Amino acid sequence: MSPTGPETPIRITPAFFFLLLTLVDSECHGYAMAKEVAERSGGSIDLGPGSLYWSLGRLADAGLIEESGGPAESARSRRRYYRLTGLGRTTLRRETETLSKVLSFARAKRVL
Amino acid sequence: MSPTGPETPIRITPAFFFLLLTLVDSECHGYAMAKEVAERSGGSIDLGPGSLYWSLGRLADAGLIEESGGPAESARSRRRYYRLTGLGRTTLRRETETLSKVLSFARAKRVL
DNA sequence: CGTCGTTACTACAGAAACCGACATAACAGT
DNA sequence: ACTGTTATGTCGGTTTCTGTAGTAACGACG
Repeated sequence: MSPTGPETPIRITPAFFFLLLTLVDSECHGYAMAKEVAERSGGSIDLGPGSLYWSLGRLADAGLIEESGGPAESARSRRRYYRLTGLGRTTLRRETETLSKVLSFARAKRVL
Repeated sequence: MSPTGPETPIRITPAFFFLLLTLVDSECHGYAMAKEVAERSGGSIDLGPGSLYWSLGRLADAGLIEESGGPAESARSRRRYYRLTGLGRTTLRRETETLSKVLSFARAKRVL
């Protein structure tokens, strides 16, 4: 039925990767994540609403993030907070290792 | 000042990135590139003919790679060799730098 | 209170990226 | 000549991603 396993159900693109990273040490809502991603990537990843919320939905579908109640500030706020799941954390760590390998390969080829 | 081409900017996907990477220190033909990409990415990027030649076409359109005569071994070979252009090299370097930023961001967050 | 500016999310149409299946062609071994 | 492997081309469809436009809550001001 379901091919259970450690394989990633989605391909981790830079955008996904950055989004996951913003959630490592604090839960956050979409808009703020997009801002941090843009800042952190030096503007090279600039997510519009379409990409942003589609990505979040996809990550949630894949079980890498989940909605959290958030700091319950004002009850009627439109904000939706997300946090990393265990799977998300594991995936992120594995992806980071892969990335690290790719990067050292690139360095070996003297790209930088 | 673009006498040599109205190169359309292109978004560097993982597949594109790996393809460019295979051309850094040696020109290569499509089929061999696909094999190296598959190996290099741990199988997560497995390009069939459709994706492969579409990608190469797209990279060539964008002026990041160009056809080269190749090792001119057998004249009748069907192989088509590609090499990086200056723009391609620059782009690859920039992408790698972004990747590097991502990684240091990850390290700062203590993912590893 | 009303309207303005900012924050924050939703919905959707369309483009870009990707893939599988099939077709073709050179070539090497038998 | 036949067969298998290498290598590329093309076509049709699906999935993935993006921009645009719109909605909704909120704070500040007069």
